[in-house]
Amino acid sequence: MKAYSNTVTMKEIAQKAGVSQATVSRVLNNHPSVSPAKRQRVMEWVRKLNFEPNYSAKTLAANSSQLIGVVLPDMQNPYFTEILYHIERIATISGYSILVCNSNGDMQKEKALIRQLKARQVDGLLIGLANTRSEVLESLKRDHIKTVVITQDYEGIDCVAISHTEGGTLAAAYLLEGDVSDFAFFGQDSDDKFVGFRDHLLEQGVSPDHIHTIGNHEDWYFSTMKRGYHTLRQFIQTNELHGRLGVFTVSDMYAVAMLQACRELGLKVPEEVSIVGFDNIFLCEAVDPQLTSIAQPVEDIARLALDILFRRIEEKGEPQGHQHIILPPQIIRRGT
Amino acid sequence: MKAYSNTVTMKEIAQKAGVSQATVSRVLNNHPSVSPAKRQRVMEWVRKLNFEPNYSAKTLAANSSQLIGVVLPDMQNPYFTEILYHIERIATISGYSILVCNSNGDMQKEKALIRQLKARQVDGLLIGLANTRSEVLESLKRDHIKTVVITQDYEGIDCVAISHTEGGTLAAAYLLEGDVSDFAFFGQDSDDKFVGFRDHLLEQGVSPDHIHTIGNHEDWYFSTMKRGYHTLRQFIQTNELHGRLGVFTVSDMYAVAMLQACRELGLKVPEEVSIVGFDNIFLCEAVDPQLTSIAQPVEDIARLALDILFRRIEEKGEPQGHQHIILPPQIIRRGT
DNA sequence: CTGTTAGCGCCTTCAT
DNA sequence: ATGAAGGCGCTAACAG
Repeated sequence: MKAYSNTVTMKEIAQKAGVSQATVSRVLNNHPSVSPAKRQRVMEWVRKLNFEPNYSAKTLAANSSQLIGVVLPDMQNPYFTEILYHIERIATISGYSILVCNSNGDMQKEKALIRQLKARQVDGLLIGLANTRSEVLESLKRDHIKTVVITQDYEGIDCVAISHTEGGTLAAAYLLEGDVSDFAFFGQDSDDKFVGFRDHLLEQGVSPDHIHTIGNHEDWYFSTMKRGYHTLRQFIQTNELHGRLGVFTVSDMYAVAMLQACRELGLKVPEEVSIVGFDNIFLCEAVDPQLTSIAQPVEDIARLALDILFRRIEEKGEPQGHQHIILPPQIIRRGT
Repeated sequence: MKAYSNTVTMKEIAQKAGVSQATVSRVLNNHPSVSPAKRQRVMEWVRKLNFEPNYSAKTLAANSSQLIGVVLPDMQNPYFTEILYHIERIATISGYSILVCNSNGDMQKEKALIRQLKARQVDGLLIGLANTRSEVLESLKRDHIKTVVITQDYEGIDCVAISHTEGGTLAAAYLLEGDVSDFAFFGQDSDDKFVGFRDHLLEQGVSPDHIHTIGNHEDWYFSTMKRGYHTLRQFIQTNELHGRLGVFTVSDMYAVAMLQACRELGLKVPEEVSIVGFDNIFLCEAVDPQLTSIAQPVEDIARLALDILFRRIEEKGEPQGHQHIILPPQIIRRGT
């Protein structure tokens, strides 16, 4: 059931060049111990026949695939596609290809994907975990898959992420500067962003009564911007506000939704409502007024995560200790 | 040099279950001719040992990888990541994984990626070609790689795309409705969008002097929004305009750049400048005023392209004829 | 229904 | 420096 295709193999090259297959292999893998003459002869035929080594065979024989699995929790959020852009770029430069999967924030799917990826013999995994404290981590360790988690900090596994708590603190401080009297966090209250946000406000003497949570759903994560409008309207209608409202959202996608909601509700931004997003995706600069946001250094995250992963891959045996790189977030002040 | 990992093989399962390896293979591939008893026994051990078949070996032996290569020309443009989202989703459902690459619009890179992907034994390729009439098509055919091109229509290869010419016509018609006197296309004048745009304007009696081209660079494609501002400013400063200006851009990314440029230049949209984008990415709804755009049915494109590709993969031998699916674009009227 | 056998294309000792 | 040979894990005839 062989597909029709001009599959040139090392064997053929070997015959044409009048050497053994082993020599061809050596040439292709830049082994030093090959005479220049033969090397030349082999390379000629490689070019002539347009030979390309079969990765499956290579993977099988060498037990290394030069493949990185990438699992993202939300491919509809530009934040993750921005990070994906960098991952692809860096991986390609380093001679790896990437298998991309979307877990859609579903933990079952996440686990299935990881097994799948393992079966595909990936050398390593880059994963943006969906839930905090995902049980996925267990299977990851059980299966001895070299993995770096991006986006979040977890015990017992290599991670590269920003401090979400600090991000929350930055947002709180920003809103406080702007003389905001009521504070709302759009997202889950279990989120570290909220912890940092709330704690800082509390520390600065804000009454707990003035700190609210909106859009606190299990599936808050996903980019249904429409929901922003309804959520905000409902919030405003049911809460007694004391002055300027400050909204901090888990993601820029929701911040933009808030912006639209304000427009529709006739609320002036930033005069009546101040908004701080998270991730600092390109969208922030495209809207009017431009969105203030907590920036994640996506390029650094991608680079550092891959650096660690590549090192793990080269390293033999079980990994020694874990790396936890927690980058500082940065607030980008714009018009909201 | 075997990496430390609990690699369970079919051989082990066979031993434990007291059957031959072939039987294990049959069970795993749902071959009908296996006694229920043995099947049961095998599956038990598969579960118990957490067995996962090795795809490299499978690929090598069966000459089928269940892998689709995806080559995108610009992973920074949301249009392509939106399409990627659907490709990933549909491919996964169908039991395929995707290898994602960014050609960055570079034809040399494009060719290299395709070779790479072929070496990786992909069953098929989905590719958004960078240049019109890319010589890439030649190597594609020479190498007998099953390929579907998205985004553009080419001779001699399966394609799924919208009619860019028609898109240009729609844009022209829209601007004409709005009593625009000067027309500018932001992009390359070799683009079919421009052809449709210009021809329709000409047909409707617009003087060629009133049809302009801006941002006509070889690398216009790439999302450097900054450039929009300078380009527009320069255009406005150097051209005598007769009334309302209508701008049609090759991509929404540039349309948004135009929007920003207008803001900075104090030009009112849509009163003084009317803008029509292309692709209808989510961004169009996020900006204010919301952007009028020519919509591409990304989900349909992804689905149809994969449908064709899967059919080609199942089909033996050389492909018979080519499918050219040209979908109609649609104008989404919004505030510009 | 089931086991045996022969590869798939490449890497890697082991001799020479 | 080079070739022969065994094996990576799985599939797919071929016998029975």
